[in-house]
Amino acid sequence: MSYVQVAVPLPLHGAFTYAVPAAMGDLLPGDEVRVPFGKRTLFGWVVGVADTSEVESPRAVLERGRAGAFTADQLTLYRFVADYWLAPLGEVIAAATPSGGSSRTRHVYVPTEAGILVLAGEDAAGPLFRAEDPTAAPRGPLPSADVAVVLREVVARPRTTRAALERRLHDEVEDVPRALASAVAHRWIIGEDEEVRGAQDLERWAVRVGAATRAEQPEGDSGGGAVGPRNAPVPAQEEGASGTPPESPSPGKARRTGALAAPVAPVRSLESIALAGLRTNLPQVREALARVLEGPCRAAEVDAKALAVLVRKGLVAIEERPRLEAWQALPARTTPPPLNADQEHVVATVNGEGAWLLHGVTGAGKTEVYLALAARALAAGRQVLVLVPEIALTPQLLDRFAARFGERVAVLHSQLTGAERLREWRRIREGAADVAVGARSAIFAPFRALGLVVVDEEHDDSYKQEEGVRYHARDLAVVRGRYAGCSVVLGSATPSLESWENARTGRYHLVQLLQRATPRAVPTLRVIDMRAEPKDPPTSEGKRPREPLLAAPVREAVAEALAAGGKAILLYNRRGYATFVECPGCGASQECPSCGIPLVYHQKVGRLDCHTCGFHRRFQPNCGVCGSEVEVLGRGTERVEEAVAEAFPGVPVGRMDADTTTERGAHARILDDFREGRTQLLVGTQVIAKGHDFPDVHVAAVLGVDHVLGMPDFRAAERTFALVTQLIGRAGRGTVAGKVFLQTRHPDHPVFACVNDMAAFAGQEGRIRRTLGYPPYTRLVLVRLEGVDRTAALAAASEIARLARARAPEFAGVDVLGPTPAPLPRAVGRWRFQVFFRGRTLATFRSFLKAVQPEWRTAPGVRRIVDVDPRGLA
DNA sequence: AGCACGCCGACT
DNA sequence: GTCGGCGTGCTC
Repeated sequence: MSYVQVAVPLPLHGAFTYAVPAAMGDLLPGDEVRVPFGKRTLFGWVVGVADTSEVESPRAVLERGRAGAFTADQLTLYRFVADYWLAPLGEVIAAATPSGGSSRTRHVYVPTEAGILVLAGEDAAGPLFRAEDPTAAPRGPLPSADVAVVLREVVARPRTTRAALERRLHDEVEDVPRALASAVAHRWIIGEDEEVRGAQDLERWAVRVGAATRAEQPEGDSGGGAVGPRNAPVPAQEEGASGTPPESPSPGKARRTGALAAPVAPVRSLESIALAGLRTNLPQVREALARVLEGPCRAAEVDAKALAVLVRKGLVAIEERPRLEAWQALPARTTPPPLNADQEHVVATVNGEGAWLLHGVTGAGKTEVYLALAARALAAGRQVLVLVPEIALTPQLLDRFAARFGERVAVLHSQLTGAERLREWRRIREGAADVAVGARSAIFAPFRALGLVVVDEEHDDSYKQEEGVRYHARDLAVVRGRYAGCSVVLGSATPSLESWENARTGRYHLVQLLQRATPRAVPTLRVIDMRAEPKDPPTSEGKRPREPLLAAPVREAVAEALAAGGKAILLYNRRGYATFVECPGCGASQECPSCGIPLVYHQKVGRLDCHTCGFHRRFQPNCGVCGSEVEVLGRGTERVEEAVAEAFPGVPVGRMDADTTTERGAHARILDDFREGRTQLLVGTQVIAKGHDFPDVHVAAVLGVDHVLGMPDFRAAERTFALVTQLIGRAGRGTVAGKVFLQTRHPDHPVFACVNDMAAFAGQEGRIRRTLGYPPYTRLVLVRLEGVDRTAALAAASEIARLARARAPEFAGVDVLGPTPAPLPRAVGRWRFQVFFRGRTLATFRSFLKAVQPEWRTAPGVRRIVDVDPRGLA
């Protein structure tokens, strides 16, 4: 008899033992299986195999699932994540495997007839929850208000998941899970497992009939041009040549619809087709034909009517092909430029196993170094993984890799659909792609023989997963590189203090690129004391004198830049128009009912929004309590945009923040407009400082640097340093020295004295961190307890702190801080308390955590979040 | 996370 | 006297 250890995607630590029926054959780690679990059946993953069982009478595996969902190497990585970030193994596997876990079912809720009837009675009875007229409603128990809301939502949108309900109803219903459970208990709704079918993810392509399409004719076979499978067995054929037309290419899984039955026409030129009697001179049709003759194109790219004509005439066929990103159609075209001496040195130094911190100033050519190292790894027959913070924000790096390595590049990021992600994953596993460029979760890409891992902008906080399994992709990259025995390169102009310290102590090797590849005049930095700036006079909307949004020197510099044909970047780290709304009559302020924080006024949409939970209500210009006209106070990017438009009339202004970038492609549009000069001023939040390189930026200003500096977080100075240093790297061009301004009320803050000097900043900030006992000199673990019931949440936090304090004396250098209310004491209707554990040496700290963790009990109604190496203190 | 088992208030 | 509330504990 053989047994398997199975990890299930539930918040349960450890794996469960099941017996393998003899008829099932061998199961191996990485195989997916269906197992009975309590009353349910679940998909899980085999993580171990044994001949004997510790468990008395294990239940049997029901069914095999997908074999080889992950390799033994990947499992090793998953185990590391589970162990280090204190997460259940099954949840790690679910998070690391594409399409949100390979248990291809999701739990959805559907209304029962009883549910629909009881709701109908509810509606008939009006808004009250007791029907006054006994004949009006079907008999039976009536739902409470919360249950009715949940029921109504499920009736309105059947097959909705628990997560979707929680997301949509948290404003309305205090305890969604409870209401849901109650509705289920009443059999008003039932839950069922729904098979999640991967979308087909095909798109329609127009292909000329009867000829090898040009894109499939290899051009020197350097990986060029290939749209779709490259092994189409179609010889290149001269136009208008032979009378024995080749088989139409039906590459791979492409299905042919449309002109399948059309006679295969000899290949003809556009002219000959016209001669042969396509009796149209409609320009759309000719244009469409010309387009298709150039090579296959997406059906959506040509006029639909014209295409239909061509299909009807049998000249063009429609094929469905797997959807590819546009860049994947790019040929590998760029040839490596010669590296300068510094770059050569780095490329020569980075070799073999280990981690290198590549500290390279903006414009020093880090990307060429990555490309050269990648080419070397590929030449050695190994694969390359490149992590970037967010692909939408830094398309340049992806473009450069795609241009150098063409279709060998896979892309992985969170905006992909499940099917897209699965496709890229498969290309990697099957070896069709041997370079992956991706965001955080790409660290789990199924490469078999990694030769290089690159983490670009390694200091970026988006590498830290902030929900579920809270891993850090940069730290995991170093681990994965060690397992693979390859080089890991962490690149940044402003390295994190953690990495800097690791380089100082020799855990990482430090390599530097401190000269720009193309020299540029050094930008000037001016710190402006806003306390000394003349105030704006009171206006109708702001009744008191206010600090100006733009200090006079900034305004002058921007005007000068515009006059010289240059551009300016204005950064303000607050969204919306006004950050709070207050009634001058009675003092009432508008707060989020779930979070208790001020609602932000968004003028464009006429709404008050909570930036924490998404609650919103319509903006009313008059106070709901006393009727006075409300005052909108504090400023955001919308207001900055307006002020800038007033100050520089006629100058086109772009704005980039979370509100203007919700649609796919919006990032690129706003950035392209600015790059190409259709806008000359760019206003935005921190996103505008990330990784973009624009020509002719003469002026860059942080209008409210104190918003970054004043965050309740020990890393506030580090974030400010990184932000300002990155901005300095982007200002100026050629001989025109850029001007950088910081508007602050704390001009003497020490961070401003060492901006652009990493070593100086690291020395100064390091001393502060060491004194205060903060990372990188200590390790932190944050445990946060959240509950609708404030007392219960606090009690749970106190209990965890008590248990930990009882054990802490056994472990040297470990202490326990808290409980304290979280910096955001209430969010999404839940009160939040937290406890910090701090350790001075990793090994002792780990054993302390292993000792206390099993003692934690889950209190009802209280959610526990464990965050190892938290990025923020919230 | 589910789901069952197990003790206290308002209804047939 | 039961139905049903939710507190506690287990799932191989």
